[in-house]
Amino acid sequence: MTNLLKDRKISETPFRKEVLAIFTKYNNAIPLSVIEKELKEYNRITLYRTIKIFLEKGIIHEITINGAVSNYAICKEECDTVAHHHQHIHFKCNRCGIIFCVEVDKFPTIILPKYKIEQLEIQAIGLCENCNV
Amino acid sequence: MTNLLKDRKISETPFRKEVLAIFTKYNNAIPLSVIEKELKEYNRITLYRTIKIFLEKGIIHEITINGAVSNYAICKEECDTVAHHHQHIHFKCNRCGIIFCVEVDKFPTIILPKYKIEQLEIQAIGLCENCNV
DNA sequence: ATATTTATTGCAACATTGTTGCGTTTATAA
DNA sequence: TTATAAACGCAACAATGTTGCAATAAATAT
Repeated sequence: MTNLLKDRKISETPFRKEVLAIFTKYNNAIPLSVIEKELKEYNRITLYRTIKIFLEKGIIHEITINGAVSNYAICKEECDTVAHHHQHIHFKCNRCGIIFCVEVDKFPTIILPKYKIEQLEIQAIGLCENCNV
Repeated sequence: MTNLLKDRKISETPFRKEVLAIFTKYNNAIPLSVIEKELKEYNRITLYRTIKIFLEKGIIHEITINGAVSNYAICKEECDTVAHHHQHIHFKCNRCGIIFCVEVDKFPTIILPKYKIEQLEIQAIGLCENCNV
């Protein structure tokens, strides 16, 4: 793992390193409540600010499905300060509730005459690998 | 316009009729703040409860893009108490900020081996008809 | 049409989620 | 090692959403 914090030119603090470690530990998107439980020393405000700067710097991305609580996941693609460039879909399992970022062979293209599409976000809801038995 | 309230077997009250009229007046999705301004007599709690029951009964659907404030729009397709069945995409304009439900010729299909997809929600962000000049 | 039942409304109070100013502490760069 | 800039954490606030309950209005049965 390269140093995401130094790469994005933000200070490397123990708190940020710990949050980052929690993200890398999980293979799926997680809500703030999970981070809270994993943190040794939890501070609500610092966590909000950490999430905010991670989003701005393209370290993580936010996933909100059906207005439920937001989940966050590490950006595996080359995201930066300017924009996110994801080519995966967000999958929410109806049974276990976990949200996954899933790579897809051919990411669909949508053409809307007269509109200009700059970004596409695809959310699928159903049963994940583990629950689809 | 058929009587959505009686169809879904919920009481027809002045408040609900007014909220419904506001939804039909707009051709795009709207946030609570817009409904608030349009209502003659606004009550926060009643509005929350109205939105909640409209969602449950498949009268409206919720759209949340990038974790921003939720918008709501009338369900034009045959949605019911059990599930929503939309075949349109949700488009958010980066310039005017309006969220539209846009019909699309061929709604994409996504195949994820091992996963079972029950619902697909597609969100596009860019420039709408009016702003794409 | 009216009485009875059932659902909705709106208030107060509370719960959750997110933000801001500011003094203190820590990380980075000179 | 010191100076500078950034992050932290507290208090206080702001916004958003929920619940119990009594009053009221709508739907149903008479």
